[in-house]
Amino acid sequence: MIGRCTVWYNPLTTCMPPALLSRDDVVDRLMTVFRHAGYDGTSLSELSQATGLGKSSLYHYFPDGKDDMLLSVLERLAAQLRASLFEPLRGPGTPRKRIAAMIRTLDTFYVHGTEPCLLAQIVLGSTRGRFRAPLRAMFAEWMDAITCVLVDAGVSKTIARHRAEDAVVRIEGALVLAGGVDDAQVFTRMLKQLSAALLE
Amino acid sequence: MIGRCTVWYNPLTTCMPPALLSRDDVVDRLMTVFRHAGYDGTSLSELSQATGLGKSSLYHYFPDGKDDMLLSVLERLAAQLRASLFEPLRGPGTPRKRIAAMIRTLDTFYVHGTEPCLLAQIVLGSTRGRFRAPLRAMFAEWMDAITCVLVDAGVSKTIARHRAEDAVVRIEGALVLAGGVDDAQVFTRMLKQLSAALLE
DNA sequence: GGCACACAACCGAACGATCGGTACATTACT
DNA sequence: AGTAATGTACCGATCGTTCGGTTGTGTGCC
Repeated sequence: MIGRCTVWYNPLTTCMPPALLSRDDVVDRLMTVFRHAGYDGTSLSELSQATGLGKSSLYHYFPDGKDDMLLSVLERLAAQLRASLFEPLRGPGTPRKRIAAMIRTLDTFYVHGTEPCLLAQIVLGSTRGRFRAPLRAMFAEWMDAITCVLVDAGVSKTIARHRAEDAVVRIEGALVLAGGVDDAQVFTRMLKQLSAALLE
Repeated sequence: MIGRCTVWYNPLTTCMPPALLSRDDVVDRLMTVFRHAGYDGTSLSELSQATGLGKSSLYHYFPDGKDDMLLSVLERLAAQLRASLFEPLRGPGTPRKRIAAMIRTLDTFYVHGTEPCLLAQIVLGSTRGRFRAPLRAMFAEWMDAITCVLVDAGVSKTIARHRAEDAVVRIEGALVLAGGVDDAQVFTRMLKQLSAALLE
């Protein structure tokens, strides 16, 4: 457990009532900061404030510093996506229902298009090279899962792969444009037509 | 004119043969840096090196500092897009040819999907709020131009607007995904089917 | 033409602040 | 007692910014 359960816990930096933070909780908080500001726009002070942990504590759990923190965040994101998005896409249920589930998950994950995508955040930014591998893996796994559900729906593998790519393209693009014109409905509109676009 | 035409011009920092740099040239160089690293990932030292101007000289032309520089870059980008993308979309020629021209322009502008989009770069990043207005305007103008050409092609205004939004979504998304999986063909594939998707 | 002056263009050096990161002693828990 | 967790104090580097000054060019006056 990270964080001591005492009333005077970290009185200077914490912005929350005393609580026990699991490592995953800490990584989640790091994730929200990175998600909004990217790697370059995030400072250790902000990460310290967001987690309620001092800098030395952060370095205790992430010995390799900021890179280590973002890498842990990406690992956790991969696990989250796998559990809530990729596996349900392959899992039981009719293809139509599985796709509907993905769309619901995306809607909550990106809070109806108001929250940015961490993946896109890292793809851009000056550190892309250092995190290329996990990014690539996540995008690939995502497209593979969509391909799978489309094949189950009777779509040929080639076309399925093509449509999966187009789906991810639209999701990422809609998030960018929604942020650019300050209109989250760009995202929700896209989600609404996504199922039809995939299954034709 | 910026830059004196002498052999010993800026011998320490310049990375180019002596030349006269117009203000637009300087802004162009700033643009390429911002485009690749975003606002947060770009330092004044890099901007200084990229332009061949000392840091203090940059403040001579952009008195309000880094924000001023990015704002000038966005203004220039708006002018460039207007001249090479938006106006041709409205201008003479059949709708089909105008769309083909846009696709060619996009292909060169993003160098077949290998170069990132400055707009997306600013939409993400911690400074989005400060540059919201010009971003919004550029995206809106872009979608308006596409809407215009589709209306000229006989598409109803409502559907045209919808398809224009979808086109920008795909372009931005394809750039993100192309960077994410390190495969520029994601972008070129999308470009290839864009004309058909717009005109159906 | 020669000269003084204003001003744009540009520079090196330095500013205070903050960056990411470290050393080490202390505290808390087992 | 021993180890994990944390706070304090610091490091050198770099951040964005400002300062003071130099160089070159054009302008008006004699």
